[in-house]
Amino acid sequence: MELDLSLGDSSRSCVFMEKSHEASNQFGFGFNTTTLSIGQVTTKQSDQHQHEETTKEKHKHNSHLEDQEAANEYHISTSHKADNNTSLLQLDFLSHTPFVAPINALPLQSFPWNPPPFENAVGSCPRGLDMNMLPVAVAVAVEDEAEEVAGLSSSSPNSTTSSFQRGSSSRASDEDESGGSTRKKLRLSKEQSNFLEESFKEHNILNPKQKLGLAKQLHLRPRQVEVWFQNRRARTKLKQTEVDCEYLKKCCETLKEENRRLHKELQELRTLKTSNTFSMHLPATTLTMCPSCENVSTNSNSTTNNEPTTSKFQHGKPRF
DNA sequence: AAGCGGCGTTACTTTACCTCA
DNA sequence: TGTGAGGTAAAGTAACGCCGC
Repeated sequence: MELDLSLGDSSRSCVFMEKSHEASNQFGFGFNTTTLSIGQVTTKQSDQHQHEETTKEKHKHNSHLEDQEAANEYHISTSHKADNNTSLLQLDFLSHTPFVAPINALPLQSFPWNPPPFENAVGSCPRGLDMNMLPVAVAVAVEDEAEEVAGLSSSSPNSTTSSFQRGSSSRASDEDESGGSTRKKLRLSKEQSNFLEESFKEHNILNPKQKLGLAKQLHLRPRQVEVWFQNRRARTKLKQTEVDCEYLKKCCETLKEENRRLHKELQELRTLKTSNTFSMHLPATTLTMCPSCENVSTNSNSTTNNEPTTSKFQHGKPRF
């Protein structure tokens, strides 16, 4: 298994060959994937809708029409990825979320939880509608109607915000009686989050059709799905950076230790070399030769004790 | 020019922890 | 001493606005 680490551009990823495996085990990363890099996803979206709208706001307010159109075309598939999306990996760094059924095990046309009837949704929200629980077409219709009542222009950049002020999560709306002008952030349900998570594993960038299809299935607005994927990509990138940083730190420590070890080894080799060099320059008089067999031997005392052999001649007593 | 993704930021929610009556 | 309420910091995340491609 190779550990492919990259910071951003996967085309320039560096591969830690031999040590990566043991490193990942040694450092307890515990990845189940074969690569760590987040691929630089190239998306051309050849099948992208040619929207006639000229602004995002117009796009938002026509989203319900696109929802209808996409409903017949969108399918979530586990057998093949989106056409032009290339992804080196699907890493789930947020593994704290419990695993749910694979996406292909879920019904395609209906989200696996029953959205309450419209009346119930209204009834559960004293101050407004739970946008999570409303069918998208109804939600958008209510949104538009409310904006008309409120006198908001359709091109208002706060149109999305205003809808969320009305359509906060049930938990928040139950408690919020103040009706302040600040935006209200809805909380996606566990089921919605899990479903989006599974979709993200399939393709971390959506084309418009996929976006609309997901939005319809989850009873969210396309903009919400889009934002969720943007945030999810950001989280993935952040986690990846943290993991990379941690791994590089470990690598740095390992290399430092290796460097220290090599320095020590080098020092020992130098010492040894100095010692050998010295013995190579021993005076010839320290060598003894057996006259009969002509075997040459050195003086054992001088070699074993590293004692300068010249001292043996200080007494003027050659060994012969 | 429009659309979209990345990025930084804001606003809000949730959770854990602490203090105090 | 145990407990519940209230405050607060930190973490998580939905949403926004800007910019570049």
